[in-house]
Amino acid sequence: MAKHGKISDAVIRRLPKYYRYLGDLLKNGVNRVSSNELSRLTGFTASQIRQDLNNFGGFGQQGYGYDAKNLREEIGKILGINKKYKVIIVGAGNIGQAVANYAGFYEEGFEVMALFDKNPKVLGLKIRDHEIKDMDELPQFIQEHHIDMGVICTPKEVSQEIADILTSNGIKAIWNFAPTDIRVGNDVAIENVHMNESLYTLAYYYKSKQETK
Amino acid sequence: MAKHGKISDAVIRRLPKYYRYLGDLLKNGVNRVSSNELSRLTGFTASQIRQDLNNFGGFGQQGYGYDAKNLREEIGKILGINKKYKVIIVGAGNIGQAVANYAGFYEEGFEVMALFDKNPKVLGLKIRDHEIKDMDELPQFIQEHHIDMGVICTPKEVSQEIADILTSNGIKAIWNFAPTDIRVGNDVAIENVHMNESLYTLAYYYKSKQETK
DNA sequence: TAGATTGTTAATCGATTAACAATC
DNA sequence: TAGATTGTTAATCGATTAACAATC
Repeated sequence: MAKHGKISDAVIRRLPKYYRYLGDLLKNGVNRVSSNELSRLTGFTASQIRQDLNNFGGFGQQGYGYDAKNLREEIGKILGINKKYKVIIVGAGNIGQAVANYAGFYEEGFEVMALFDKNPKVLGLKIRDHEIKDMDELPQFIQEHHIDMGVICTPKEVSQEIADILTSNGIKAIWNFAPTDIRVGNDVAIENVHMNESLYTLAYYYKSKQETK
Repeated sequence: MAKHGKISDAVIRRLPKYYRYLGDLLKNGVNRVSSNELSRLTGFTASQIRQDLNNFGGFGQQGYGYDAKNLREEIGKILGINKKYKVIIVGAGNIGQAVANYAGFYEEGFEVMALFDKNPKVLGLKIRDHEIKDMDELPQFIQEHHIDMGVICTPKEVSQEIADILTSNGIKAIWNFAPTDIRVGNDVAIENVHMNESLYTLAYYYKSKQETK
């Protein structure tokens, strides 16, 4: 496998889409796929797909195409979703509970270990077998259970503060749902989700289409 | 204002970020901002910010910078979030309820009119003053209330089918949280959120950082 | 073998950055 | 006015697409 140097973010963000469509194909009993067929499914050009994949090595075979199962596994390995991750969720409101209940999450090895909140009313409530714990227990829990990833579902006012607690106790990956840009050190992976921005973008395209009628 | 031709998606997706940071500045009593200061906040280059804004007209003043309040309003207009939108949510599970309860949503003029589900157990339950209605009532409700936007929070198996119902009753904007790519006609704006893909991307960067240690 | 389709290089396109004249 | 900072053009950079030789 070609040892990949600096891969652009755009490439990385296309990989999960390949992964998903390959899963769909396998579910439909399709074992073999060409870049052309993947192009039809994903909407990316066949050329781009081959370029993307060849950043990580030659997974295909000339004259044949790609083995769907093998390609999916390889992409899974590249993305790092062939491993188990121990996850905690901070903020057990609507979004926190939605994440905790989301099944697709578990299927790919992301294991929710606990939820945390500071609202006494929800402490002790159970979400999918997980008792909601008090925020005070956060540092100890992270260290004892070797947590890999923290999901921040708190109000934006405290999100950075929570992130600091998570990282100072050794967490190296943060999935942030608060509508802010959380800042972390260079050794920590951060994904700011920003549903707001997604909605505003939708509003823009909606408006554009209305205007061109 | 320069009548904007074809603006790239990348530009559009930066606008909400400007909008948000301008709001923060105003809240802190800052009325004036330079592209340089916006660069510091957003992480984009000052040059890029000026380019982006000048796609839509000259909102600044040489030697001074931008009036934060005015610029924010102009970006709001460009995005189309200066209007009210009537929204329905289809699928009243965790994600649907989270969206319905999300306050930031209301503040910018997106008004949730109703939630729909087909699970008899949740019918009649109230989420933020909205009774959960039966899916059967969907077409009539959309037409009677002139709904602008539909949020799809159903399982992926039925998401496309729901989208078809929405669009055939006149909805022109769909915000999709099911982990699929919903296909719609050219007159409909669609935003596929894909939290899965966001998570996988995070896994990739987490893994990369671990490896370079 | 002939046909198909990848892997990979080269060409193109578009987006970002740099530079600076305009001007407040 | 002098200083600051935009608006805008030109240069650069990177990403996408096209093309085709390699090869299964």
